[in-house]
Amino acid sequence: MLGEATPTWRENRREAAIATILEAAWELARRDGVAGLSLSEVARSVGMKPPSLYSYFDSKAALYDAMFAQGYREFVRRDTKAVVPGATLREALRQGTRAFVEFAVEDPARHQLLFQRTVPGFVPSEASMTIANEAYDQMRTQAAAYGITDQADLDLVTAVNTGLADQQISNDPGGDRWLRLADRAADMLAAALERRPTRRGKR
Amino acid sequence: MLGEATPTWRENRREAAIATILEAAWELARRDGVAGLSLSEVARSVGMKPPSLYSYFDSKAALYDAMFAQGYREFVRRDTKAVVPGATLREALRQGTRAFVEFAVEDPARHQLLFQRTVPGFVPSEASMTIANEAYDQMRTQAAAYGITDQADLDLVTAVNTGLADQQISNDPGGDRWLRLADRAADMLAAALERRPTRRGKR
DNA sequence: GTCTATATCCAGATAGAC
DNA sequence: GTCTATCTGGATATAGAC
Repeated sequence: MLGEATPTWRENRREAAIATILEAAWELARRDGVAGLSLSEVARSVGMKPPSLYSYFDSKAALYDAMFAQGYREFVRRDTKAVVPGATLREALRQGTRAFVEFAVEDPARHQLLFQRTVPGFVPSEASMTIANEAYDQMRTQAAAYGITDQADLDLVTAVNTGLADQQISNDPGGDRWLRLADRAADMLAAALERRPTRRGKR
Repeated sequence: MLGEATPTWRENRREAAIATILEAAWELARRDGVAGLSLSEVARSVGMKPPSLYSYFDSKAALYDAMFAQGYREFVRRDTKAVVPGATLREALRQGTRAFVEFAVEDPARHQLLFQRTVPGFVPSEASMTIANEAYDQMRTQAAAYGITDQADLDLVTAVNTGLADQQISNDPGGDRWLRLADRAADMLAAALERRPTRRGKR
């Protein structure tokens, strides 16, 4: 009874090991680029021999997938708190845009894995895509609270957000050249969205 | 006299071979991802043995660099014709934005190599960066013709353009979900830039 | 779960004959 | 410029002992 509901000591150990491995994988991804990640090096960096990793991840793809899922869980967690309750549309957009760009700047490798399709053979599993979709649904729900329901409106917002993030990471790594445009970009979006008041029926 | 000014037969052959190799490299990059490109496979796909490639490119980095330079030359060529003379700011932004996203959609691998920093070890040479800067200068000159000279204004434009392109490539490859937002995004930019009339002195 | 040993494969790159 | 042969080094992954 007790061993089933609460995690056993052994399960805890295992989770801790997985967390350690993932942390090491992120560190190497940040150093060498996501696409340059090597299973063997991850293993060595946590003091394991490469074959031992296979007790935790069945393949390199599985490791990528775990990183993807972990990244999106963190993103959801963060995004939940990004927009303070009672904010106007303009404020909400400012907060959301800034949060998104900051999340990207904080870990460009993560941004690359989650939001760009750049790792050669990697396709997220269905389970991981469920988490990613959760993140998107969350944003859609937030937008709906402001009467923003058109797909095109949402797409415009995501385009501006990723544009700021990508430019910041690609062309001014470590700086804030695009990050500091976040508020202005958000205001621009707000103006564009307010010009199109709430309409229903047009998906 | 004649052999120096005009390319010799031998030089022409060499240029043709290089062009063939580059074309093969692009094709494989489109298939496997830019980061997944293999020198050996490029060689084999043009009917050469891998070592023979080294008569044309000193290293894998050199091949990437040649692709990068070629891509930017094509971009400059294209961008020159994107905006028709006499266009208003709004029209110019529409044309420029659309051209940029179409260029990206046309060859996502190229977009990735030129505009995202995603290939593990690759850093463009100075010579190639000169070409890339030429592309940027060209855009800046075009913008200046409309009184747009603030760095922040230009950065806002590039952010929106790359945002549309990146989202299109990453989340709707082969479709037009973001491409069709180009005009609206451009109008949004135009409104934002017109709200800030020409000012001098603020870099 | 961890190891050693190994299988398999491929990469980028160089030496040197033709 | 092209080839064969080779160096060197790394990767992912599996088998099987402990």
